[in-house]
Amino acid sequence: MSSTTSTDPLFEKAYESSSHEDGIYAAWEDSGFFNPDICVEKGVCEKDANPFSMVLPPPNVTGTLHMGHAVMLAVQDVMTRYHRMKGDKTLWLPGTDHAAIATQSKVEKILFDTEGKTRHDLGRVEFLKRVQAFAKSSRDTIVNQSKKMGSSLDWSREAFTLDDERNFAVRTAFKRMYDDGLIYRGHRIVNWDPKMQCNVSNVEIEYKEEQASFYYFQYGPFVIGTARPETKFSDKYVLIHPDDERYKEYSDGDTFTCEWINGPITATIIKDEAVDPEFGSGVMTITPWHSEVDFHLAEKHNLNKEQIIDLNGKLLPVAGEFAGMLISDARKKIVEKLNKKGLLVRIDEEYVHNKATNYRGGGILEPQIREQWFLDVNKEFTLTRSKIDGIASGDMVTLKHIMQHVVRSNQIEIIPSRFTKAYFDWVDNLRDWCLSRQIWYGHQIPVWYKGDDVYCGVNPPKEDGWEQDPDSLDTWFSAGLWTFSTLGWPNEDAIDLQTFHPTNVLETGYDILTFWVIRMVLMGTYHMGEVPFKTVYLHGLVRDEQGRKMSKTLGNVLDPLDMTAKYGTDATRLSLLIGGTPGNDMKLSEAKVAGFRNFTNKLWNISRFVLMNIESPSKDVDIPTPKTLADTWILERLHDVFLSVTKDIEEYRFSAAGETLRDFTWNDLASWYLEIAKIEGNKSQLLNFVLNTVLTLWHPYMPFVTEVIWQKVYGKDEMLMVSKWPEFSFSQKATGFPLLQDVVSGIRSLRASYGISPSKELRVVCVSSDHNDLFTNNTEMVSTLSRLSSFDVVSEKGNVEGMASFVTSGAEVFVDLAAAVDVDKEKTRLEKEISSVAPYITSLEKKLKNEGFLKSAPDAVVLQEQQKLTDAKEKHDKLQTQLSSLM
RNA sequence: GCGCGCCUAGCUCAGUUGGUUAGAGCAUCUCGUUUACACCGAGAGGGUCAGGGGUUCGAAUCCCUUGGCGCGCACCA
Repeated sequence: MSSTTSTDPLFEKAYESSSHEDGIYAAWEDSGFFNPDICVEKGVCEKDANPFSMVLPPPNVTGTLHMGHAVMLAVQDVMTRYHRMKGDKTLWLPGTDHAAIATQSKVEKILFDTEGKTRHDLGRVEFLKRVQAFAKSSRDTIVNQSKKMGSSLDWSREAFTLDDERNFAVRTAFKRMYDDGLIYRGHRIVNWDPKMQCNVSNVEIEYKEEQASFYYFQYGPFVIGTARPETKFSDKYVLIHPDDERYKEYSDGDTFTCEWINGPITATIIKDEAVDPEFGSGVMTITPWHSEVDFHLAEKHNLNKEQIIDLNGKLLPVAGEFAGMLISDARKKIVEKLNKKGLLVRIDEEYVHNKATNYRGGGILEPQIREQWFLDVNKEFTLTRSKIDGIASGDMVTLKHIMQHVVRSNQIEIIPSRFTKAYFDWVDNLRDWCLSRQIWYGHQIPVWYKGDDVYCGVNPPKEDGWEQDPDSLDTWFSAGLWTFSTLGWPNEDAIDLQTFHPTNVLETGYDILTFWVIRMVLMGTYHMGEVPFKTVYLHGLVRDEQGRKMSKTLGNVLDPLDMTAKYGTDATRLSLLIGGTPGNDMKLSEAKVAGFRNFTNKLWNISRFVLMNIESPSKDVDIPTPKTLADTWILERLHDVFLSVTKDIEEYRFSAAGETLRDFTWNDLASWYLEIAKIEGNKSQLLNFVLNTVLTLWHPYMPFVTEVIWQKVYGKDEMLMVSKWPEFSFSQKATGFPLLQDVVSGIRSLRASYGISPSKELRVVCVSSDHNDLFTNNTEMVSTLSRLSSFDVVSEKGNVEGMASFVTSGAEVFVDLAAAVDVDKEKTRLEKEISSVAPYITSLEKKLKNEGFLKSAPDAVVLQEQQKLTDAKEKHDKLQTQLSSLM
């Protein structure tokens, strides 16, 4: 446990995340600085500062947060905190999504499991109350979890896709699109879920592979193949490819009569190229009411359409004796009957096909023709007001065209760029969007009927006698408005809307590109006349150690809250931010989180040590003038790190920025510089400056531990979260420092390979002609770090007999291992060194003799290679000399 | 069927427009003087960059190809 001595400025020897995090988050919240207005008011950012805005992809109110949410929160919080510290007017806007079907089906399940009731038992009003209560409690959980992750979201602007403001936005949006003639009502084939009693859009289908029987039946002169005999009752069209030689005797339009399931039937032959002669028997019958492809074929050839299956998945009277049966029950019996009639030719049991299911709830989807509301994406209309480059106000456009245009013209950039292709694949093939859903939970369609009259309006018609359409809207309709419905729209004058729209970045998982991102582009460009965001950053999915999706049934779920409780939020965030690249899935293990917990503690202890060596810490300390080579070196490194971290964050390379920082913090700062500081002493100002800068750079990644340290040092009134991102310049170079590092490492390595105790002090002779001053000036540093009794710097090697040696660029180092030196071992060691340098020299020489290289390579590269060769040769010669002296 | 991605150290992954003898973390092995830290320190071993071909002075990186894995879309009578 922690020790508490008065000399420890931070009291605890090990950082204990759980005792700090809640208090720190509360302090952030109380400060109000998550809200950009307060930042302006309190002078944290300028009134006319650049805005930086981002909406949080609203989690569904169906449950709790998982690792996918955690990675999203971590990445977005890094951006938000970085921009806030940079002085931008920064808004990260939270909210939740009512997730219509998902939430309703979840509550229906709970209702049925606990009370054995259906929603119809409760009725619409009572049922919706239950859903709302569920959504409310789910929302509370989500908010608390988001806070636990340290998310600096502006809770004062929190929105819900189904609250009053968003409902008003939805009605307004629907009305505008209706008036533009883009929303229409019509009979189309939809994906009907008999279980949910609702249709779903194409993107909501989840295909599941299934092995099933594929039946071949005699159908007049033909053999037809089908996996679905139960739909075949009224099939009376036979389709054949026009070029199929096997059936060339038949012509388009020919009819014949044959025996079928419930007696004789008259069928018509249709020739169409849609038929694949290779599949099955090359002959097919069609069922326009229950197949999208068949529906379009029927439309094309103007064929009759007849419903066979009702909305509950039961057969209709057309099925005769099978009427009223469920599909699953009827199928076998129908096959049996056809078999008895001698019409069953054979059954292929190995048939594998994709079964369409509802990805929310898993019901098996049955295509049905229904009257629904659609959004026409191919219809031309006049875009009244446009701020989009390349599309002027008043231009005739289609929604699809705008969606293609804004990405093609780079007004929206997708990161990683390969997803641009997925975007176009989807947009180019976009079909009309079915907007209506036959569920209760959601935005009710703002359309009213009276007799044959239809009224669409933001508000109900004033007169009596109108009845509202009972259907609700696809949840993605309201989600599509999210970037602007959360900023005050449809009030065009809303200050938030004018300040923060378009948003800068939309950060989300790549799996949501087609569902949501595309809908926001559609809605944003149409309603706002501008892109909803300038950049789309897509992160990968979080998987388990074996690369499997995390799921409750597999029991491989890592709960972010378990991780934060055990290892701290900072460690959890780091494990999600470092070690992956955008758009690629990452495997997460508990060991990885634990590793970053260790780093969190390292930073904590670095700070503890540094603070013991600062006289009176100041948060505003200026960059000091370096007094030693090491000082120059650490400032040079710090400056490089600051530049590259800043650039990496700006360019969305979050992992790279984190790795650079970790490498600097652990290796350069802790392992080298702090050890030197112990020797050189008297570095108050420099250590103060380095500590401040390091804590600041780390803050977006590890907000808690950095803030805890900051406030312990500078008081509760100071807040790192709103301190300024570093801005300093440093142009000095610590040229010789890496050479000193090489010498120290070389001595340590020799010591280890000879098994000499670290406590044994050694005598070293350093032969250098060019770097005498460097070594002389740093004798104490080298001696202490390598544990030497003497470090003699000479330009000519004297008597070094019996000493082990190594070569580094610029110096030959001889280490007196006293009696420990084993001549044979030393020879072997040097020979091994030589044998690794020799082929290197050969390859460099070959390269430098190659005329093609000399002619084509840039001068800088050639010079670089020449230098390498010179160095390698020098090293080789010295090693050779050392070796021969042992002979 | 079309498209996309991946294959780099035992494991998890970096490697930006081609230009150090290909890197990191974890794991492994050896040794632990030094009170910031054993959630630590020092050192070490470990890779034909999936296979084959090509372009180039030069390829982990670009092109073609084969194989394995994953994903998306389409088909699914």
